[in-house]
Amino acid sequence: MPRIIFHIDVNNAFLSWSAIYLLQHGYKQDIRKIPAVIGGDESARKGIVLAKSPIAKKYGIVTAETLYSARNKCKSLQVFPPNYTFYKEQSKKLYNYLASYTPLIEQYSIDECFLDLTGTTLLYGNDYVSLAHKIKDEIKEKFGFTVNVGIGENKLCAKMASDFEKPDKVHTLYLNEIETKMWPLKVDDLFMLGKSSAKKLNELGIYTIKDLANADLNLLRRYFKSSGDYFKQAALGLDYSKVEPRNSKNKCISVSRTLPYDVVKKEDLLKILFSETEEVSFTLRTQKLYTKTIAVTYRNNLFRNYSHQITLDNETNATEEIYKQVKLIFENSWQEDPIRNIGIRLSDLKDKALSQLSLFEESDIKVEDKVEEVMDSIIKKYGKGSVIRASKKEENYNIEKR
DNA sequence: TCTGGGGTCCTAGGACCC
DNA sequence: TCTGGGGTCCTAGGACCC
Repeated sequence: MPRIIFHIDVNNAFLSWSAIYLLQHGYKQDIRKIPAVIGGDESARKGIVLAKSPIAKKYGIVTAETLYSARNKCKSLQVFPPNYTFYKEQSKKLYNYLASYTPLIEQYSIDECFLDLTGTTLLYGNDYVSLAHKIKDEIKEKFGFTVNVGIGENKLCAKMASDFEKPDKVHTLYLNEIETKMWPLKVDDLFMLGKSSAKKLNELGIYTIKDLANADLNLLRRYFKSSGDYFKQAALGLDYSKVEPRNSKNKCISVSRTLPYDVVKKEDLLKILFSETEEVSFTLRTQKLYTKTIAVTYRNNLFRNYSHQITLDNETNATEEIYKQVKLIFENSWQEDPIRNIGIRLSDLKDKALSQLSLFEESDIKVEDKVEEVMDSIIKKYGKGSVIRASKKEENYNIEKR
C-alpha cells in the first residue's frame, strides 16, 4: 500500500515570523512586502543573511551571503535582527496544531514538519490535496503566516514537492509524476545534494536529475562512494525512511561562538570554553543524558577549522569533569593561532552513567551530582548568571567589543 | 562592516588485537 | 628485521541540512 506523507514548510520562516512580531508591536510596515532581510550583527562579525523577503530575493540576495554583499545588490535593503525566542514560540504553535492531525509527526527543523497520513482515509477521506489546502489555510488564518505543503509517497518526494513554487501553495509529487515534475530540475535541487557534489556531477556531464537517474551506478559509486547509491535512488524518487516522531534523544549537543575579535590569549579562550562547558553540560543534564565523547572545535583567523576530541572510559554529565577534558584537549592541540570561533561538542550520548567507579569515587561523584542539581534548578528558575561557582567566579567571562 | 549556529552522517587513516 | 588479513575502535575533517 502506498504511503501518504505531507511535508509542511513555513514560507520565509524567520522573515515572516519577524514580520508578525513587528506588526504586533506597532511597526507600520509588513517587512514581507519590502526589500528586507533578517541578518546577524555585523559589529559582532556575524553579518550574514539568515532570511530574505521575496523582493530582496529578486535583487539576487541569497541566504548566508554577507550583509555587505547583500547591500551592494540592493541599496534600500532593510536589515532586521533575528528573534529566536519568538521563532521558537511560533514553531511550537505550528507543531502542536499539526500534531492534532496525526501522532506520526516529525519535526525536521524549526520551520518544517513531516506528517505520515497513511491509513487515515476514514478520518480525512482520500482527497489529500483538499486536506492539504485545509491545513495550509487554517495555518494562515490561525497564525498569520503561510506555508507550503508537499504531498508524496515518501519523505523525499513530499520534501521536494513543498519546494516547488512558493509561497502559500500545495504540490504533489507522486511516483508517476517524477519524470515530469522532478527530472527537469538541476541536480543541486535534489535534497541532500549540495554544491560540492553538484560541481563534480557537472564535470561528469550530469546536469539534471534526469541525467542523474540515468547515470551509471558504478560511475556514481566510483566518485561518491555510498552517496552515489543515495543520489541514484533519490533521482528515481525512492526513499524508504520513516517519519520518526522526535521523542528520540539528541545524538550530540554542541555550542559554539564567533568571537567579536580574534582572541590569542589562552586565559581568555579558556574562560570562554568554561562558560560554554556550563551551557552544554546544563543541556545534557536537562535531557537526562551523559556524554562519552568530548570535542573542542575552533576556527582560526584564516578560517581553518579544527576539531579535537577524546573518548572517556566512563560517561559523565558533570561540568567540572567535562571542563577538565576540554581544557586538556585545547591545551594539547591549539597552535597559538588567533581564534575567531570556538565551541564544544558532546557526543556518544547515553541514558545512564555506568558505575564502574570505586566506592570512594562514587560518593564523590554523588556529592558533585547534588551540587549540579541544585545549581541547575536555580538556573531554570531564575536564568543564566543567577548562580556562579565560587571557585570559578573570577573566571566568569564576558565577550565584549573592543 | 566578508564569511552564523546547531545538527547528522560519512570517510580515510591509524592503533591495536588475534 | 623485509612482514597477511580481518575486525574494532577512535580521530580529524568535510558534506550537507535548515
